[in-house]
Amino acid sequence: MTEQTAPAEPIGRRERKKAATRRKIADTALRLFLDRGYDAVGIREVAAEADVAVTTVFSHFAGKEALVFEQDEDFEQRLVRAATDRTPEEPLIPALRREIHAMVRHCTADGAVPIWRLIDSSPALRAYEESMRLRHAESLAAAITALPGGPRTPTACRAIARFTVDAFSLARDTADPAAAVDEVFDLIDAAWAALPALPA
Amino acid sequence: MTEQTAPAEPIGRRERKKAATRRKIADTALRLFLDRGYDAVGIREVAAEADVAVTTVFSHFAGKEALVFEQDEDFEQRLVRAATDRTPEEPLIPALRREIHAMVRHCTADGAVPIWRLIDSSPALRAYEESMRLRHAESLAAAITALPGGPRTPTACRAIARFTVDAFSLARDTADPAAAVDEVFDLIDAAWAALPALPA
DNA sequence: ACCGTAACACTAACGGTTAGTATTTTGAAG
DNA sequence: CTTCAAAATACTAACCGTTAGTGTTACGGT
Repeated sequence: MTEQTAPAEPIGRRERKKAATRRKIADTALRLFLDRGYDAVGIREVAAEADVAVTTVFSHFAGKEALVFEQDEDFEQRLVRAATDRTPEEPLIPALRREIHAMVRHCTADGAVPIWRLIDSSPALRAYEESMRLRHAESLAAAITALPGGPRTPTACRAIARFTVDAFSLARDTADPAAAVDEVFDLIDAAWAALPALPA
Repeated sequence: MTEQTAPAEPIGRRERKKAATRRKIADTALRLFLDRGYDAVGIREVAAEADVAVTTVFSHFAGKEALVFEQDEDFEQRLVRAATDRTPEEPLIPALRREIHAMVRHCTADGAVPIWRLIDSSPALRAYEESMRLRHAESLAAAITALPGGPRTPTACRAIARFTVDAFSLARDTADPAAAVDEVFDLIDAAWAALPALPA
C-alpha cells in the first residue's frame, strides 16, 4: 500500500492536476466566448489565455464546440436514470415528462441563459447540440428497450426516445417552454398508449 | 425581344455553362468520394479533377458536405407537397406516411445505396444530414400549421413534423425500413388523433 | 460595337485540427 | 532514495476547409 492518508477518494495528484487543467481551459474558453462571441475567439487564443498549449486543449476536448457544452452535460445520464430509476408506481412517460420539465427549467433559469444564447448564436454549436441529442436519444432508447414490461419493439422504443428529446428541443425555442413540454408530451402519451404492450 | 429561336426554355449560354460547371463539380466529387472515401479526398483535389478553381467550388456549393447531397435533395419540397397537395379524401398523416415510404424506398433502392453508405461512413456527413432534416421539419411544420381544419397549436404541428422526419431517420438504419416506417407512423397516428382538432 | 456584369481563376491567408517529437511530471518499484 | 515507465504537456509544423481580395474572361443587353 502506498497511502492511507486520503479520506475517501483515492485520487492522486496526477488526476487532480489534470482535472484542474481541464476546468481551467473550459472556464477560460466560456468566459472568452461569452465576452466576445464564439466565432470571434480562436483556439489559439483560448490556449494562450489558459496558459496551455493548443494540443493540450484538444487532448482534453474533442473539438472547439465541446468547450461550450462542458458545464451542463449530464443530460444523457439524467434521461436514462429518469427511465430506469423510478418508483414502481410512476409510469415511464410521466417520469420522462417530469425530467424534461426539470431540464428545461434548468436551462432557462438564472445563469444558464447566456450560455444557451451563445449556443443559439452559432450554427456550429447548434449542429453540435443536435448530434449530441441524437446520441442521448439512442442511450435513452437502449434503456427503454431493456425495460421489463412487454414486447415493445426496438424501433418503437427508439421512436419514443426521439420524441422525448424532440420535446426538449422544441420547448427550448418557445416563449412558454413548460407549456410546450406538456403539449408535446400529451402527444407522446397518446403514442405510447397506442403500443400493444402493457402501459408500463 | 432578343431571341425567338429557343423552343421552350429561355435559358442563355451563360446559365447553361454555369449549370454544366456545377454538375461537373458535383459528379467529379461524388465519383472521387465513392472511390476513395469522403475524408480521403480534399477539396483541392476535387477542384483539380473537375478543372476548376477551389473558389469556384465554394461559389457553387456552401461546403464540402453539400457536394454529396446534391443529387437527391428535393426532400423538403416533397414533404411539404405531401402535406398540402393531396386529395380532399386523404387525411394528413396517411399522406405523410405514404411519402415517407416512398422516400425510404427511393433511398434504399438501386444506385442510391452507395451514396447513403458514404453518408453513414462520415460523422460530418451524418451531422449535415441531421441539420438538413431539421430544416425540412421546420418547413413541414409551417405547412401543417397553415393547413385549414382546426385550432392546432404551432407547437403541436412542429412536434408532428419532427416525428415525421424522425420516422425517416429511424427507418434508414433498420433492417426492414418499410416496417419501421409503419411502426413509427402508428405512433404518430395515435399522437395526431389525440389533438383536440378535427382529424384533418 | 460597347459596356456592365456574372462566372471564374489565382494568390494568400485564417482558423480548427492533428502528427511527430521532445520535455517535464508523477506514481510505483527496487 | 534512486530509478524507471508512463502520463501529461509543450512545441513545431503542417493539413484541410473556407474566405477575402483582386484580376480576367465571356456573355447578354443596348
